[in-house]
Amino acid sequence: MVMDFNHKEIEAKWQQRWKDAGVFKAKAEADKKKYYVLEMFPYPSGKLHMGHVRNYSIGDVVARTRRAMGYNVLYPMGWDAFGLPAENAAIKANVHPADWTYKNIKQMREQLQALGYSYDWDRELATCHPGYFRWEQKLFTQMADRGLAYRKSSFVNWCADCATVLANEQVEDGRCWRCSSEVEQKELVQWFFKITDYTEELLADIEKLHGGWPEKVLTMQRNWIGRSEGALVRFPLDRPEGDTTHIEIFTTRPDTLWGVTFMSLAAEHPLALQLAAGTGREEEVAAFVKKVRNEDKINRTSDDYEKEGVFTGRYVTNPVTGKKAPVYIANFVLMDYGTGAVMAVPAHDQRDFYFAQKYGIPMEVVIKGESTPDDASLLTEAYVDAGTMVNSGPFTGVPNEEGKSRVIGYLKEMGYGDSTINYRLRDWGISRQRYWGAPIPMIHCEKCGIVKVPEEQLPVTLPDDINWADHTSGSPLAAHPTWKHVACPVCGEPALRDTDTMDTFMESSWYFLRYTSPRHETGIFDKEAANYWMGVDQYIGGVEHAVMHLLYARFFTKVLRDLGHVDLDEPFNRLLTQGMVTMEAQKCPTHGWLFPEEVTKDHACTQCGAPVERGRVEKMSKSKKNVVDPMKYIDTFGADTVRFFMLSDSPPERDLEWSDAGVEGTSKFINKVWRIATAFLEAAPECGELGTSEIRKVAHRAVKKVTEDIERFHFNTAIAEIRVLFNELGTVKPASPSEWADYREALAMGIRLIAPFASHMAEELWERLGHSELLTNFSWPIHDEELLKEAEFLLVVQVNGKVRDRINVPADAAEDQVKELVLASPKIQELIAGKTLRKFIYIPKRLANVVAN
RNA sequence: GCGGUUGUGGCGGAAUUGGUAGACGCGCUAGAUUCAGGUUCUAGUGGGCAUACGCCUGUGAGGGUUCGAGUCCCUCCAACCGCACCA
Repeated sequence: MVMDFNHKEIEAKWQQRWKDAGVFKAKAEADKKKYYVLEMFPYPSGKLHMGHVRNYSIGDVVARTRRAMGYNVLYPMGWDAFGLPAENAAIKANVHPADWTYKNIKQMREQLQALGYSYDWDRELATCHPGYFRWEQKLFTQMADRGLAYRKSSFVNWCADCATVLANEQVEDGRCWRCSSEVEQKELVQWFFKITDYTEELLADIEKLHGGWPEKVLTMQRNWIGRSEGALVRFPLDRPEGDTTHIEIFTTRPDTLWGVTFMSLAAEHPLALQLAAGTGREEEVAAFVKKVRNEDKINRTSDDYEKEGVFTGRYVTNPVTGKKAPVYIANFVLMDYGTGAVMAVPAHDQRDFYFAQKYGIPMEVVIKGESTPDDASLLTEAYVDAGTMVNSGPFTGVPNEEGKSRVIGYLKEMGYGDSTINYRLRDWGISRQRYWGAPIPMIHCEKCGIVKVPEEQLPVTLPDDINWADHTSGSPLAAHPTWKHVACPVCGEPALRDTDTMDTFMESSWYFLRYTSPRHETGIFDKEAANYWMGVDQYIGGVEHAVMHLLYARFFTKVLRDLGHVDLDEPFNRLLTQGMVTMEAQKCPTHGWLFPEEVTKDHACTQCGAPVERGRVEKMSKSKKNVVDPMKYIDTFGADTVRFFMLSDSPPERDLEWSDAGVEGTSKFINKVWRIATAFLEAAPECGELGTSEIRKVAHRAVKKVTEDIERFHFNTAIAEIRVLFNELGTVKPASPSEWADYREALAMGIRLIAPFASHMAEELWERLGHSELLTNFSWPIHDEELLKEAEFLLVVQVNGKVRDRINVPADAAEDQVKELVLASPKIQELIAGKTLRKFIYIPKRLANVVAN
């Protein structure tokens, strides 16, 4: 009797068997070609969502297929376990962040295991474990030794009530997300990583990633680094400020130097307050500077931010013209780009144009396009395009593009300035006034200064006894009564630990290397293992990490290389950014956004019966309630069905719309495969010698197509081909022992092809087909090209480019013979009757086009 | 504003190099099975015209190259994503 596929029993059975057999354990074997598949590891929120399921289902297909193709596969999983949610849970529910995190890890591990992914669980790691962050602390000290980690003062979002730094995304409308008090910009001394030492290499090596990474991500990285070539120009001050005699500016438009009519400084510029001293404008300038500095970044970068400024009462001299230009403080000038000072050319820069209009500053045209007026007062906007330099001393008449480099040469010669390259990329501030992170392994001693924690004292672990009820005293580590007090490792006198923890982006910047030797005890990771397994052959994750995580991981890889830990320039050879899982959001006029289960089949609200408004199809999110719980579907339909569906509807890099109908359809197909296979086993037909019946050809074609499609990540078309094969297996009626042998081969091939997608069912059917060895250990099927050769092929015949006929042609027919057959076709004869044959185009095995008029 | 991606049936999508547009699936229609619903099976399903063999038309819009264009080139439109006072 043919039974429906019992997913619960069969999935549990094979998960246990795989575990017992240890089939997914990775071992470095020099004689085998390695393949490292990695998904971006999750934050252990405690609950798997559909985005995870999609991400890992893609990776598992890659891992299983590569294993079957004979590669030595490393496919690990772990937890990005430090971070704010654990600390928030601690404050809210008075649970220790570690307890909360480990409980979540346990839950999520169980969920992942229920999905049957082929991870090597022996390599699992959690970044909050001292065995992990110990090496991160060691690395930090090594970076500090090399000057790659240093302290400097910078402006940060600061909440005075909570006494802590806030990330930009934790500032809402200029207020603290937690206590709603106003956020200030505060200057604070923090640890930084000198990522800017690697700017050029990070930029140049992007070229190595073409083809392997999505262009979009490479562009984002390039833009983030933001290289721009230009000039530094020194403008003499009207009178010196201490040792400062000049103000230095950065410009990409040295060709407009003759059109400078004023200068703008950032409010944070070191000279901003000093300049006004003694000019009678001190108060106005001080008030403006204070106002700008206290504005939060979100406000400052909003669209309608009004350009404002204040005159300092001081002047600089334009070195090339000798003209005086007033110095302003302007709110749109950024201290962290260039030198924080800008030469203003209102005729050729839109911002300067607005500013000059507002404050009645003169303008001067120095670049002329075809219809640029001579008189700047006739301009309605800045002219920013190419043109000819005018009123520019020795450069008048020079095309401005050529002028850029010639002016720089002139500046050098005269000693006014130099060429330079400026970057947008800033050093990476990593200090966090948080508890749930890796402590910065540094000690502040009054006598010895800043001293690193000696290696034998690592790891510096977190104290457990934190008073979570009191979160107003700021950093939990700073507030802890004893933890920070320690003897200076150099002089032995009382000293203080650094009470900041490291940015959690650090853990994800090297975890892929630790996976290669996750329990290594004598160093950050085993160099030999890292050299064997790295780089990651296929990395898979969300595009939201396109800049930060991937840039930091690339940076760390280069640092680790330079510290001698690994021989590697780039960590990820290939990157796939998978699309989001989306779903229609639904809203009730009175009850707001509704979960899918709060909506009836007729699109009415279950609470009030009102018709729901259909929202956009967008990323599943708790706020829009357009979410479904993967575990619910796994319980109902099984892991095979959910995973199969995740891959069957859309190519992986595109968004996938979740659909209950789609999952049900997939479930029907899984059951169909089960029925076809069990019906065959039930019938137990006599199988003779293999023949050449049609079903064999279909199967071998499927093997070819599925193999190619998986290789290019077109899982949806691979699945379509698998369906074609099983549709055929469901209809053919073998009539002889030879045909049954063909059928049996085709069925076995189908099971092997479906194994990466519906792994549990495939194993079960494989066993029932009489194999004692695990399907997981079998190699990938290979098609026989001979079988795909046909005696005849169907030739499409066009007349003047339009399809008019299809005729059968012997496979070995030469062009002349084909032409004869085509012209002999009654249909074609009729269509070209009375016309002259102009041309005969033949694309072998595909198409013939008769051109006649 | 700058940069990128994507536009193909009612819907998700296919078409690897310029060569039969719509594979595969969802949905829908009809029929078979079933007491009924579901399941399963069979057939059909871009639009228009035609009783029919067929014919015309069709890949966001418009132009071009070519024997032949979803695919290449030019112009435009729309949606989405990223960055954005970067001097």
